[in-house]
Amino acid sequence: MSRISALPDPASLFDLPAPLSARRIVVAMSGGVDSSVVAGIAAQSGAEVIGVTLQLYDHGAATGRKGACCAGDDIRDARAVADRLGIAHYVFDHESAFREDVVERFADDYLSGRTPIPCIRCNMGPKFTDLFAMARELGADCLATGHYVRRVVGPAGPELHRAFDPARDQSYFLYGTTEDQLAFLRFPLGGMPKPEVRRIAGELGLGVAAKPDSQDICFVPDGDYARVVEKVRPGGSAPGEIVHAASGDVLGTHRGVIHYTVGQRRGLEIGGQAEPLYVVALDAPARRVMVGPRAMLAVSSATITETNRIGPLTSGPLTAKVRSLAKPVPVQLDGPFGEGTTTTIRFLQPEYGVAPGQAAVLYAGERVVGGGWIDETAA
RNA sequence: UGGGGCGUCGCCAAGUGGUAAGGCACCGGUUUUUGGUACCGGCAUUCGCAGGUUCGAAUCCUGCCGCCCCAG
Repeated sequence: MSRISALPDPASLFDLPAPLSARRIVVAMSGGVDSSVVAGIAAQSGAEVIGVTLQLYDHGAATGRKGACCAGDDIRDARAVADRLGIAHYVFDHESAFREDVVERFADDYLSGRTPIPCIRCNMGPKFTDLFAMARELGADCLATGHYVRRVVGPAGPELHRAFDPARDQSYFLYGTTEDQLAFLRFPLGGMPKPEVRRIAGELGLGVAAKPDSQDICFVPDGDYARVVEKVRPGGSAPGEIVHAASGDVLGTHRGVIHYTVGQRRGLEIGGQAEPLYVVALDAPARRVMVGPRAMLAVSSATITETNRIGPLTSGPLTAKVRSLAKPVPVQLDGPFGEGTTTTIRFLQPEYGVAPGQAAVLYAGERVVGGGWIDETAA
């Protein structure tokens, strides 16, 4: 195997005390390009490397799918990479835990009129909590993953920062990382642009070099998430009325609240309007989808629960991201923050399309200060 | 079966003789490790039907069909 060219010093990438030859690195391998490259870099660092892969869901459903991870072909891909790199590799069956912690919760959230974000649950549970414990048991000095996020050691300890490549930044999905976890975690790709990662994969001769990025929800086979909800909780959703939130007029019939999310415009199939109508609220008990013009989506504050804080709160300005693709917007914090407390964030400018069930992630500049689940919003 | 009104894309709707606006919805694409959003593009050879007038009609005329309102 050839040496990787033009690569930063592995010792700094993994931030471990010298000599690396005395260290043991566990790499979380999903079967994708990113974590494979992490394994490759680790393998050349001189440290002992153990690859660990979680099997999260059913083989059959995942075989042959593009953009999946952690099942079926991906397990084989991870194994092939480990073989090529000459590192140990373990696969742990995590299907039942994943089903309970992530999939069932996902379905229940939709049924209650919320819009879940399973990738964060997965990171908080199987990916970090469970893998974390395994890595400890394996006597590792750190757990390395392929996430695009930076770990920066500051005066008060390790901090979580956005990725160097803003287009790849995954910090939104990792706000739930605890300080204990962060002390042990390493993210060697956080400072690299994606093309560089693929280049390295190619140099290492990894078969996954050109594998498509994972996207969408990994356990939803074809983008039809509602079908998964139906499968997990049969008969849980029923049709109901689409009601105009301002006038109270019944405008039509919907297919079940699980098909809608606050801020959604398409799929309502309500024509004859002067302006687009958006879902402004979901009333699951009454099975009603409330709609209104875009102005009704404006939100001035949100209550967020189960907050996690990473590092100290700063006195400087804070921004919050309320969707993975949203730009962080200026906010003020009103209440305690961290240790699972509930707090309120106030938007300095109205924010649109804030959906209960999504995460609000707080930033101080590039640093992730923490976040929580959006529970309620106020106009 | 007296009077009045209306019938233009799935919905709303402009257009009253010169060769079918626009909005909503829908579809496609772009963006994107959640759902969505946003942006870009597509979307009536045809105007309830049948005749007629005209160089030319969704626009004028006649008949028919359908719907709505008022009604003695």
